Amino acid sequence: MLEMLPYPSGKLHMGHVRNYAIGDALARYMWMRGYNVLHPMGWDAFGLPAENAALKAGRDPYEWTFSNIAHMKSQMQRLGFALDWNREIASCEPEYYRWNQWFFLKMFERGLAYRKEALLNWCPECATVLANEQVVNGCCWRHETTPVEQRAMQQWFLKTTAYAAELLNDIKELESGWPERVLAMQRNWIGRSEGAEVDFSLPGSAEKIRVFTTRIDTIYGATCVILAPEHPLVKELVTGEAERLEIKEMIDAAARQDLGNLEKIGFFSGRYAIHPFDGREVPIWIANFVLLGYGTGAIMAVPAHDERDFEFCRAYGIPVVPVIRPVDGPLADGDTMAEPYVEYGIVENSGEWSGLPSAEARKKMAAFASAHGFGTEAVTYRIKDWGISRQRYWGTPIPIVYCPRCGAVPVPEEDLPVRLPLGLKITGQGESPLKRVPSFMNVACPKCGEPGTRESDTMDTFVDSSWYFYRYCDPRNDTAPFDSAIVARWFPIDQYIGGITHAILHLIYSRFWTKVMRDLGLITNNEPAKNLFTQGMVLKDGSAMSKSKGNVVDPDDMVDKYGADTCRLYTLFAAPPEKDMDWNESSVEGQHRFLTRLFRFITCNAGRPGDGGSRDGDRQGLRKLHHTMRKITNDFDSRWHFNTSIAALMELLNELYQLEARLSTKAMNEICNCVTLLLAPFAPYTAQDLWETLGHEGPVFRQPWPMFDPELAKEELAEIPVQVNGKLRGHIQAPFGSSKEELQRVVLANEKVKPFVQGKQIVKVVLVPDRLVNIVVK
RNA sequence: GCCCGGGUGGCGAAAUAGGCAGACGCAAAGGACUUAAAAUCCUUUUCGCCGCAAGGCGAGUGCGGGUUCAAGUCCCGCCCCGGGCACCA
Repeated sequence: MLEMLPYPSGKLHMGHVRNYAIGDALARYMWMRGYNVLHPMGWDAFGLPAENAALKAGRDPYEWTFSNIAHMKSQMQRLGFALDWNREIASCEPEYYRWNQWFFLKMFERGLAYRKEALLNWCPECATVLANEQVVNGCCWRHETTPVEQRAMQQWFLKTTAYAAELLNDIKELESGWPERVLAMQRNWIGRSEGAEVDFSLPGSAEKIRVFTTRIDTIYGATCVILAPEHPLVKELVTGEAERLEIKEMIDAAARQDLGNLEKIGFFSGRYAIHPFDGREVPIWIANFVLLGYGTGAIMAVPAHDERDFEFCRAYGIPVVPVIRPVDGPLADGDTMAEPYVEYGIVENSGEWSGLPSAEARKKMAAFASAHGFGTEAVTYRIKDWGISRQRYWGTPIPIVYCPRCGAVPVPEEDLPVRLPLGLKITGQGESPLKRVPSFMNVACPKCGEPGTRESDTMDTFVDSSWYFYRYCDPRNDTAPFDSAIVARWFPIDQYIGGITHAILHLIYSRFWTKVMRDLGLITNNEPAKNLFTQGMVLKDGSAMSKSKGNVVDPDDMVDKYGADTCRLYTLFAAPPEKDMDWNESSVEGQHRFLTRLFRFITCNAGRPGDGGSRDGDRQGLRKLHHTMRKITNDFDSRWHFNTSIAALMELLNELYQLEARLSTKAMNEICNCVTLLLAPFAPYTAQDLWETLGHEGPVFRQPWPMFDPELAKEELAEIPVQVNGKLRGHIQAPFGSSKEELQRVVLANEKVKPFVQGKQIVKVVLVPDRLVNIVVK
């Protein structure tokens, strides 16, 4: 049982409470069912807010983080979450992050960690680089109104693209246990696209322009080749100073604006490329809508059959040449067509391929290109390598030393961890804070011993959370990240629970890390978690709770006012766990009322002397009890709709108050015991208290889960609704398994039903055994 | 634009395999207890119509069609809301 570990921001919020209340109910239920449950907790303790606190309040990030951890831990304990604190980890401790560094070195050895200069997203507000995943609508994910800028920097990358195909294919393994929504988002993020790469050669040069296309069948309609402004060849093709400025402006403008509705602009480079199929010379353009980061950073423009190319070419007067016609129609006229024809069809005006259907032409033309050495079938992914460098202090130092002679040298394993120096003054200026710590920076090259300098950037905190759950299995290991044999016993995670917000970032990095660890021979599982559950958000007045909106409900206040059990019960009752829920305080009081009512019932009736019961009352009480046990067990075993489980307990209690005087001592005791056990996963404090009141000892959640007896849960008579022409007209009671003839006789004799049937012809009698009778009359 | 969710009383919701729509809770109204209040308990509460009343009749799950003895649930076509992706060649 694993819930996503929190960032120690200071206080728990209601989203945490909900997440952990769900997980805790399940963990307790599984214990009671006799499973050996590992239910750990830790802290995603590196990150920007610690530095911001240092900046704003002068707090030391280390001290700030650990005082937050202490507070949040006490909150969790107060809420009564049954967590194994012996396995607690905090990612900012060297005992933990040294293994981040160790993994980095392993990836470096295998070429999975590399350094390159790249244009990266720079948030002026954070003064740091952002991962693509952290850019929302062209703005920073933390400063949603701050546009991201482009800067070229030397950055460390992890080669997630090396696992792109596997990350996509293995989604199959997750289909039964992960929400379809999350898988869809991941598929989309990985973005596999099948097509071909084709070279357009440059006259009088060895250079070629390689383009990626999914529609090689349209290649005879290519009327120009377009390069992304950042494309390396642009520097060679464009020599004029004015043009170069224009390109620079294009890049900056693209970075400033929302990419979606950027106007397509471009210009002719003055050069031509040779069409590989028909040898035509086509002009080379440079345009802002071609992305360097996707495919080859260059395209062939086929305006007749692509919407973007059409828009661009029409705007710049580049010819439109249709080469695909609909299966049942003629070829369009390029000069007059108002929109491109983007469907598949029949290839025309394309030399020997004319007459072929698109699908066939795609394969054959790619094979031809391949055979003649100017192209190949190709698969492109949208997912990019993971840039992990952050110009930040409060993160894992990247274990690299730069030596003037040897270059980037990995720190030897035995020298790990590269410790983060403590007691630093944070200024919030752009460069990495570590640069200003000479005792950290200056170090001998591990290879040649000459003076070198350390890498001053730290790792993205998503690194910390990519593998933390493995560490829970063996949290104090100081010779390896964990013992593989111990991990093999527990993994994969049976149930992971967390917010939908992590559907791509954390969950895709974790999957990547798992695959890398598997290839390192550390683990045997292919995926980190068999089952994933994403709980809904906790809202207040229809929007997410946030300090800026001033609508935050503090769990501490709730616990002070109503107690932990009420707080937990409410988060489980207000909505099914996967749905967003709106916080409603008066509804919280309802849960409190229920708990007091239940408490009163049991304390008043526990060990009640005498035997005032009746056979009938006992039977009715036990029937309702077993019915409730069946309902709740069922909810736990299938879809976790604890709102209905709690409603069932309420129903039971309502009925018990009706039956109170008619229950024997024996039945009453059994009922009180079982109700207490049924309550235990949701409201552990109250349940424990009641358990002791009932004269028992020891933890209530170490008791076996009360299993229902199907016979006892059964009603004696079935209450069967009777319809006439599909409209409800009455009810009858009949023994279970009554025959059609019997039922029909009873139904037709029924006073309520008679008037609707009399004088009419019975066409048909529909009978669902024990459930419904419908008489069709004319 | 594409891909996911979702739309049921005044509100949160329930109806798990096509079979009694609105369980359970909140809020509201009335009543009991109380000097009073709180707490607690009881009653009413989808809408419209008929009835002094017990009760009865009709409509009703975003809209329009369809399948079926029977549709909140299945099919077709729309509308609205939320989320994700969005020049991905």
